[in-house]
Amino acid sequence: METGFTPNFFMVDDVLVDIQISVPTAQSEKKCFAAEEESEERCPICSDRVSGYHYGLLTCESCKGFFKRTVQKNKHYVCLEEQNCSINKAERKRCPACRFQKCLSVGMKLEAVRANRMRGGRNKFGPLYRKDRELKRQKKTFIYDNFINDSILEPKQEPTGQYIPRGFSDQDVPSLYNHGALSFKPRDGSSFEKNGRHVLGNGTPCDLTLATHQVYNPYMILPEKSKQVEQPGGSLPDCIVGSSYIPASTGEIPPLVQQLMSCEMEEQQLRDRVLGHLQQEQASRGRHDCLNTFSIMCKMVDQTLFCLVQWSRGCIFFKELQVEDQMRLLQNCWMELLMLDHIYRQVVHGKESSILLVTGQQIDLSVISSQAGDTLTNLMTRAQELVAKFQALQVDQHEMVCLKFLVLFSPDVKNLQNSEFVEHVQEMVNCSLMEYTSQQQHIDKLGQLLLRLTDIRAICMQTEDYLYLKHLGGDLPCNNLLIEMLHAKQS
DNA sequence: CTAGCCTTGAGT
DNA sequence: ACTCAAGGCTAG
Ligand SMILES: [Zn+2]
Ligand SMILES: [Zn+2]
Repeated sequence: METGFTPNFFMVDDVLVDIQISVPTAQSEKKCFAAEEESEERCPICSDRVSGYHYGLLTCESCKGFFKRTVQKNKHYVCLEEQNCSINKAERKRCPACRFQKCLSVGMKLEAVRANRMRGGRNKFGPLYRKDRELKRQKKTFIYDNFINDSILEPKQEPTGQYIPRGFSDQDVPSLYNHGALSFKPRDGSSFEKNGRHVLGNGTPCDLTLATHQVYNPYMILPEKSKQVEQPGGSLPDCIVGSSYIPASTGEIPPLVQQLMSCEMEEQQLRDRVLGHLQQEQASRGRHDCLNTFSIMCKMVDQTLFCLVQWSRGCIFFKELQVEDQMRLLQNCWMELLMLDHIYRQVVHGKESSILLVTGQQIDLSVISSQAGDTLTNLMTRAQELVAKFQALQVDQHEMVCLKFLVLFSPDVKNLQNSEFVEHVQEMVNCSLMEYTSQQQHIDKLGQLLLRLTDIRAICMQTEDYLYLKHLGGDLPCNNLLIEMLHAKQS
């Protein structure tokens, strides 16, 4: 194989494609036709030539290496711009932060990077690669047939819209100016999200305030009593107040699952604690010193984290661990635990158009997407997609609790003093969950649930990076557990 | 740090 | 024995 000619050919071709509008000259037509035989698909991250399947999908060699280095060494990058840097062959070196975000967005699998660093062999993605190849072959012949049959191809949408495209339009930004509170436009083009006053602006009355008198507020509802949630299918009359839940299984509940369930904190208790703390803080602040929405949300997360730590300390098995191991495990999975709780809260909430906060407040999704920045909106959308999947699975609280324990007892965490015990607990929980789910009608509910865990992990990683960036920008309230946890992951 | 090339090794 | 995605190595 000639090594000197081919790369140069692609280089030249790239430049032509990038800079010039393709005018179908006889020469370029010839090239296209010739290229069709090679049928080289492009790297979804940087558009370089693919070198095979890497970590879940077809990518180029450089993005493969980049993803490996990043995950193996647990690197965290920070974008110096607006987290929307374009990634292509020429610019991919410029911003590793955006490059890694793109890697995750297009679906590169964190779990395909081996913790043991074992070389060679095959992993569990073998079948996925085979299926993907099959799919591409079918698609190709489909396109080919269409081309032969009617030689006029409508410029239709890609049917493979599984992933959210990275480049969001900035259509939502102008709507911020109509809010009245923002009378200026940042001339440096910096986004509101970066400034930390992104959601509602600094001068707006606190829409999330917990003061007794509610200021004008188009969307916020503060329910004193929890609302009954009606489910169209009538299958989930779950109540967010108490411990009432309808098990998805009709049979026996495995003893271990029952024990795990008994460790759970009442949603009511959690809400009262977080809400109480926020109200107390607001009261000490005075009437005219309102925090912006983003800061309130941060404090809400912070307080939920406190409760999470407290929950873990009372958890069976976990409380037997040494404090060092407890810390390492929690530092590893806190975001995933928060996300699991959040997702289950939405499953119970059962409304597609709004989310239910830990405080019992509801926020309309349209409000979020119109007032939050792209990154946050994107994360929220993906979380909602997960909610839908969990709903479709008819997940119940027993299963969610098991998932929390599976995430918490992760033997892959580095420097554990008692990793055997951790692994053992994880196996036991896994067995109990298997037993529990096997009593149900779903074909492979356990498999489906575990698949969602990897989705959650990916979202959480992006959320952590997002929050860390906000922290570096000075946009998070100081001196709290949230920041401590964010720091713990930077190694 | 990057990215091209090299070595491994389970699955087939 | 072959495949081909993992990890490793090392100029630039
Ligand atoms: Zn690439
Ligand atoms: Zn960037």
